[in-house]
Amino acid sequence: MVVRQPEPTGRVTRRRARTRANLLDAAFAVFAAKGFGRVSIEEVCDAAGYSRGAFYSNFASLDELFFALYQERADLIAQQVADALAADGPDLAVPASVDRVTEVLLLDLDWLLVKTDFLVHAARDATVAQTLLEHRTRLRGAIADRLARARGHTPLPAVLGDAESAAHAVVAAYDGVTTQLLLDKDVDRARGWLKQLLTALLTDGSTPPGCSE
Amino acid sequence: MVVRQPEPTGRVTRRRARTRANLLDAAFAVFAAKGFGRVSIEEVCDAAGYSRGAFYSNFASLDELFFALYQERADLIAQQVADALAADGPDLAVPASVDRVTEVLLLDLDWLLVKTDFLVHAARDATVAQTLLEHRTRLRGAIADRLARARGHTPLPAVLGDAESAAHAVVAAYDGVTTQLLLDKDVDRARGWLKQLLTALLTDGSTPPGCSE
DNA sequence: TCCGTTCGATACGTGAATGTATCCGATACG
DNA sequence: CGTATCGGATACATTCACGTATCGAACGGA
Repeated sequence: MVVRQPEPTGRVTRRRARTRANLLDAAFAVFAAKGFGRVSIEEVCDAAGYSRGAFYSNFASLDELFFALYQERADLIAQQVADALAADGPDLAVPASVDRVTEVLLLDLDWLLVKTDFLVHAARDATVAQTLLEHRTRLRGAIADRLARARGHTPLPAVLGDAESAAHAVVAAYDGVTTQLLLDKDVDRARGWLKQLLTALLTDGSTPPGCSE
Repeated sequence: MVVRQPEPTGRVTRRRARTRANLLDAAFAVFAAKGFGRVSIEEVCDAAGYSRGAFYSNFASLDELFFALYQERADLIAQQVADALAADGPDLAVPASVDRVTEVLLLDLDWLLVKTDFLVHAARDATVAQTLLEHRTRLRGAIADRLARARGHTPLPAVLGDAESAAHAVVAAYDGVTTQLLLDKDVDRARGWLKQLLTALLTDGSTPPGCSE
């Protein structure tokens, strides 16, 4: 009745890791195309070229796979962003960072689709929401650090308060632009809006945009 | 094979309208609680106190009901917002409007949940997306009008460009705050963020916040 | 009040997706 | 190279949701 749980001897592991990764990749594509709510376990297996047996051997449910998928990719992206932000020397101006991060973040429409699906999912499950919130906190931290470092060059507008609050605003701007992007699918326009928004938020109103490029 | 389509004589109409409305109301509650993707037709019927017969007599599919539901409520809210914006005389300052609209918009968490579900839905169906985009355009128009009218009192920061662009920014800010709200469920905090964001966006950086209240 | 229509309930058949139990081939290790 | 274990495929039973067809009751009009 209970599936035999293999003792964690870590014996064969290689094939297993491959198929697990394949399932996750296939699931990403299928989720992006049809939406989590409209995808069956079998569809994922077909897309990956496996049977349901392989699935149940690696995951207990679609929810579990979805969670793993999100966590994997979100970690990856958070790392990329943090790297991009930390990479520039401590004395690079804010607008340049804005450009760079904008490019990193808005590249993949598929990821945005899946991410939004996951948001909807998390909005109804406190545990999942917690994970997502932690991710966001981590990202916000990286942004706040970056803003604090640049404070000497480009002072933040007073309305936003400290760097932490400003980071909140940056994330909100990103999320807001994402929403529009999901509807019109115009990545270039979205990038433009985001850049404009961030410039408006982060530079003082008196500073003309693009002066420090 | 084909369900007999009643000629639009509009004969009995009264009972029908009631049950249709009841189904929509029940669906709203169920969708908010479980998410569109996890709801079956029967669940909606049970919640409304009808059998599936009633459902199929009024809608062809869950998608159709969802669409009708969204359109109904979105129209209502758009009207409310437009009214709230138009109600103040032409010479009221922007911050006051910000407060008012903020209160109207962020009240109902359930609506935000359903709305986000619908966004996800629309992101994968161009026809639905079109409808949603039109809604947003309408709302943005109302906001742009309001901003243009107030331009004399509170000039917009130059970075945002014209009133139309500023309206875009307002909508993005709203969407961004919404995302966070869906996760932490803290309406008051969200309202605070939104107010701060809008103030930062719409008033010049040199203008201290809250000065014209 | 009576009648024809319409609305919604019930019953039914169907297909799809699920989870489990079992089996066979692949794999790592001695 | 042999073997024990592991991973994935297959087959099965079951549950669930769907859509349709039919029936009875409520309703509106005369």
